[in-house]
Amino acid sequence: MNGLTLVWLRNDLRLSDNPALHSACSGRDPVVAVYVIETDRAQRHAGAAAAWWLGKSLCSLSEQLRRIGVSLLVEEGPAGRVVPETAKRLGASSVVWNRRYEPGQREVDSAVKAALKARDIAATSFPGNVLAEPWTVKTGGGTPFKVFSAFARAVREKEIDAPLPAPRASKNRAASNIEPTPLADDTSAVWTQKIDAFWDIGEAAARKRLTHFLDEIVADYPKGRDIPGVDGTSMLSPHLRFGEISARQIWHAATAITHEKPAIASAIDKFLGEIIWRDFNNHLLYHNEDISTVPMRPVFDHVRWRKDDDALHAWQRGETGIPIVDAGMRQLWETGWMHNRVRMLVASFLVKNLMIDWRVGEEWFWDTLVDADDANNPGNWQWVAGCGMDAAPYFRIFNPVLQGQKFDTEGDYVRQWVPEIAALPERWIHRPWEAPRDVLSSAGVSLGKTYPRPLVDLKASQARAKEVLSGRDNHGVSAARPS
DNA sequence: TTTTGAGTTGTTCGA
DNA sequence: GTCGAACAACTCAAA
Repeated sequence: MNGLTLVWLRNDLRLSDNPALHSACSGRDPVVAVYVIETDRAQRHAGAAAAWWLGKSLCSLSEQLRRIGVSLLVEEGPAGRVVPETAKRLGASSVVWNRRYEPGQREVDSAVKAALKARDIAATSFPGNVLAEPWTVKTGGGTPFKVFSAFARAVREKEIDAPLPAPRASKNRAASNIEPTPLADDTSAVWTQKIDAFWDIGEAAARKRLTHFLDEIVADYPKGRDIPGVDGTSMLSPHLRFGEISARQIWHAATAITHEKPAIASAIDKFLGEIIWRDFNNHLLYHNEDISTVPMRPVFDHVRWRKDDDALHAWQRGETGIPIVDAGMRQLWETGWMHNRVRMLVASFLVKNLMIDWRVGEEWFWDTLVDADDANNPGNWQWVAGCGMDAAPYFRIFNPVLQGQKFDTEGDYVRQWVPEIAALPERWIHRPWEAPRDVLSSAGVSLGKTYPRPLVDLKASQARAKEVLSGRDNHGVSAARPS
């Protein structure tokens, strides 16, 4: 009996620059791919929005794989059991995959490797979707970096692997009698109707977006990326999340443009800095224990976060009465995505103005964002809260009115997502509670009826946060310190 | 070992 | 309107 190579796909739903798939297709054995919907208790399951994306991405991938003679099987269960069983059932002689960096997932992968080897099945892993794997980037002293800028310098000095080509179709690759799992592109659920219209999913769409971004958008990136009412960011995050495109492909495509158009080199460099941030968060994920629940720096141990379900629900629904916060939360709900600057604002508002635990916000984002992943969602929440590595200092508290006026000057973004106040003039669009009565009534706004009054007083809640987060308030360690 | 310069995205206040 | 300082020290990374 001939051997067969099984490719275990995870967050690498693409054909090009897929090291494991490339290796499998370079051999002479037939190739089959498997995606396992992992149900291990210890694993964090994809949130609702991400699960929706995943379903569509798998449909797209299955079709692409079929064209090169590879059947995609979709299984469900604990990977530690399902992968070895599937390999055995198919008579595989070898299983390959691309690495992931979350500590719990690495344990699963090690267990799978051991189980395969115990059955005399070869198991080989390849680099995951990062520019440089976490253990290859170290300080001069051999320790992991803890600040971003030094980490970024080290990554920029490295040679980033060139992307691999997609495997070509080949006659002998298909394994006989192994049909792909039928996948339904189900668009019937009501909640997905809007989000569905918003996205193109899959490898081809990711490549198309990258090209469009590099051709039309990146030149203005340093400024444009901060304006939520403008299409000024790459919007590649969900494609990266599922590996429909690789960080290496982005790196090399962007670097090539730098050579063609030196005038926009610094804009491209700014963008690549964000791609390095993504690597930095994976680096932190690898080196820290469970960053979704454990603060990387224990700076807030003395803080008692507020438990306030009413406030939390208002935040989740986009009914805080702070226009730019509400706009962001509604954009999130309707599209599964939120502009980067607004993410910082809504997160800062939850943690610092409402004094609600960052983990509560992280969970909401996890469930509603199409791009939430194990590294960047918790890493960025910890950054905003101030307990992450190289994080914002406790006194950096965004004022959503000033931020709105600065980055959504004419109020386009607020008007798009909070239509009930769209008729307010520019001057009041970010602070309707201060608008004169006649302005409100002629805009058809009745505070407390058609649009909420602010959930908290910005000035007072900001002062409270400074007090509490600086450790100078009356509860916790500082109060009991002897003189 | 010690020293030194630096550290993603802000706001407010007073001169 | 613009500018620098304060907000808090502390830790990191490299020399």
